[in-house]
Amino acid sequence: MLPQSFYLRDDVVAVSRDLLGKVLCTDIDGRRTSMVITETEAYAGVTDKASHAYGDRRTRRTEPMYGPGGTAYVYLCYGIHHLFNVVTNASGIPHAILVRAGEPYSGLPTMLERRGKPRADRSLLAGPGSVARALGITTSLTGSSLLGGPIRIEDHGLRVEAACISAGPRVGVDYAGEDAGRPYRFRLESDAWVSSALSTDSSS
DNA sequence: CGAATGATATACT
DNA sequence: GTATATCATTCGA
Repeated sequence: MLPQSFYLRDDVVAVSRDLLGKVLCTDIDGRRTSMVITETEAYAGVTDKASHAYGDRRTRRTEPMYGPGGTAYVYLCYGIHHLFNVVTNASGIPHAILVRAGEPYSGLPTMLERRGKPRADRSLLAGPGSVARALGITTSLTGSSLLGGPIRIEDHGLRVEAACISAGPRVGVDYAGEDAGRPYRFRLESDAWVSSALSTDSSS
């Protein structure tokens, strides 16, 4: 599995890019599931207006983000969706990476069962809420370590070419001013298993 | 395109 | 301590 030094780097965007192609494994409910990470989004804490930690807002909720790199930050959004984030950087710096999409790697039947799907389709692991649900990740796992806990990230030797990585600004960050142009989102272009919810802005 | 859904943050008594 | 607005989304019409 990835060493803690992988997460402790101070460039959350670089870590975010490096997470592509890594395998996210969970041992939950006595069953093991895993997927290849195909889409991530960096949240540069204090700098990012979309982050819960923007403006250095430290609360009980965001506490895991202030922990050391290699910590899981899971949070319930819209009352239904569990969003899984990887905390990076040293303690006290609330950087995190949201895993937005993945490709099934192992434990497919379990993932299908959790998602209530008869067979795999693109939507199985497309979107942060779907990813967490398929892997069985819930908010009870927030603050747990990625270095030996029920959630782990491993390097299975999958090589990702830089040319296959699409980096772009996140959607809906017009208000972020100079931060709007920052490539916070990364995904594997050549992969069919990326999130389809890329068109957040519906200005037609 | 619009509703669902519940914990958290913030403000107020 | 109680109340209301907010939300890094998803699914169904």
